[in-house]
Amino acid sequence: AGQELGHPGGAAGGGGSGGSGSGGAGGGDDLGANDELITFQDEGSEEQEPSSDSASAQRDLDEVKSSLVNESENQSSSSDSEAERRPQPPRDPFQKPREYFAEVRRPQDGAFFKGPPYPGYPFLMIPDLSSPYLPNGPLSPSGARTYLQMKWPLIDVPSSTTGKDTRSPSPAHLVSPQLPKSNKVPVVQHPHHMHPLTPLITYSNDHFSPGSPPAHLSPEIDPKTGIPRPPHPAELSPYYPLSPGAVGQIPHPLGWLVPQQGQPMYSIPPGGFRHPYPALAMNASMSSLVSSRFSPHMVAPSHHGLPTSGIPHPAIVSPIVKQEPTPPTMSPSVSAKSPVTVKKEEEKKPHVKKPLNAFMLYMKEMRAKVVAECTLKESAAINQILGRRWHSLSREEQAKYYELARKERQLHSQLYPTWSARDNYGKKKKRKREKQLSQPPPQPQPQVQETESALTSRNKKPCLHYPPPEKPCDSPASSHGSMLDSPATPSAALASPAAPAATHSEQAQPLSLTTKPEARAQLALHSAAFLSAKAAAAASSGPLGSQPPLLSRPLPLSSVPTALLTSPPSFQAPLHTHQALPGLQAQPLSLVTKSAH
DNA sequence: ATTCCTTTGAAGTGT
DNA sequence: ACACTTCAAAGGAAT
Repeated sequence: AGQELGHPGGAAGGGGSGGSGSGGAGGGDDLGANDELITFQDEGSEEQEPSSDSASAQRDLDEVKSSLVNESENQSSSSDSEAERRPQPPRDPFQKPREYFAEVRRPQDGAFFKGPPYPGYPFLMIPDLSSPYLPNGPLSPSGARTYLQMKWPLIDVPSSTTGKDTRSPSPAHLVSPQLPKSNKVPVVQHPHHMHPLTPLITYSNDHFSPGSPPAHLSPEIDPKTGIPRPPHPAELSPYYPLSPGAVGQIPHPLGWLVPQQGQPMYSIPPGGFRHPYPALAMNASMSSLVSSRFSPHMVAPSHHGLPTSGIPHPAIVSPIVKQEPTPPTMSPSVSAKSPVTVKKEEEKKPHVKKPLNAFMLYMKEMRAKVVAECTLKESAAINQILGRRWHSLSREEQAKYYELARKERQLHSQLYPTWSARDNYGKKKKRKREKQLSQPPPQPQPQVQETESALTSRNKKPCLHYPPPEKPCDSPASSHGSMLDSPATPSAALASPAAPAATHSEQAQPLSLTTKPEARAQLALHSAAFLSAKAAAAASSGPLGSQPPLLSRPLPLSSVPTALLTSPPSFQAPLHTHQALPGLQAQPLSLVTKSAH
């Protein structure tokens, strides 16, 4: 049952590790079959998949145990090897196992961005069937949620180096031979053939005809030639779907997440599919992405920048639907546009939501799991757990989400070139004000604050209460030392080739950890240890900083030597290294506040 | 029926 | 440049 929690393939490869056994296994069904695979390596003990009952049971036990165990203990216990490593200065303490691979891969790094660093990337679980962005999108809380292990076949195209990446989730056939390595994403070539993932990806929308192949998939799109499109923004990563050749075929990154209900994600209403974004000359893929996530009923107004076609971006929410009432005419901004559209726009300007950030994506993906594992239902509590888990994720793991988020932003920006976060300002009620005001801003004593925060606000359950339950959930693994999530780093590094930050990122990252008041309270105990650990980390990282960011980034499995993949033991060893930092569990990490920066 | 709560990150605003 | 705000998701709880 446990399957290879730790298995490299499973985690890193997302099972896709194709090359290796697991990958192969998963390969067949990789599409969704194994939930277990979804689990992150690091989390190993931490998250065992809920999927299997027996497994879950054990997991629970483990979790309980772990919960019982002190974090400190965890540190030591969990990571024997890592403990040893810890001392090793040379490497970034935070460096995770994967990083280990990173070194390996380093040589090739040129491909760094190209290769899909995260083969498993999309193990996204798609909780809700409907488009994520849709407010309506009912996500069936309970059972409905299934986690799909998505692979990132499209994106994955290994860059040159990686043929091995092979874990390639994507079946060979899927990949277009023609697309050698270019960043191009392998795409499904036959319209008729559903992408293997397709079924899984199915769209929840009833509106869409299930079977119909995506228009964009149509042959017309020549992988090589592709539909003439304007060059994608420089910022787009090479593997971004938009890439000329492959573009059309690549689904939105998040699109993969699309729900499982039976309908193919690509299916698009016959008429519905146009290139919504003329300006962008959106390629089929793009549109498909977009379409996939939207509920048919949503109509995008034609603005410039806004999708004219009927295919709404998930981000678009009709005001009506949306909770926040938006005055229909509210936006004077609407400039002259097509007459018809103008009216509609004015009447109801679509609410374009902000693209989800990495953490949000993570939350969406993991929430169900956490909920399943824990008895807690309150989102606030769940979110706390998720926040902790987030910190406990290895960089690579986080990197997946950062990259996803980055892509999401890119897509969003393309879809809504004119959209600005500012557009949504004021649409929600401002509430924090009071709270913030009430709370002394920066750094009140942690403990005090905790009390304060916990007690104040509405008597809401003090977070403190949550922890207990949560422990089971988060527990153990948390220790992966990955805590250093610095968003910046991964994202920056990954995201933009240009990403400057790479160097500083590492250092910064560790510091970057943010804490919330409550968290602080909880963490207070650990603070000392944490700080020390952190310091150590910083120290270690600093020197090493030389290679840092990139290395720190998630490694494409491809880069990883097959041997490692195949041999769990060896692979795992590195993994354990994560934990190297003893006090660094998620909580401890959280101790650091932004202000710290 | 709304708003709060909670999380992190991105992006906006203000100084 | 930096600090601070707002919003994104989610859903129970409080109002």
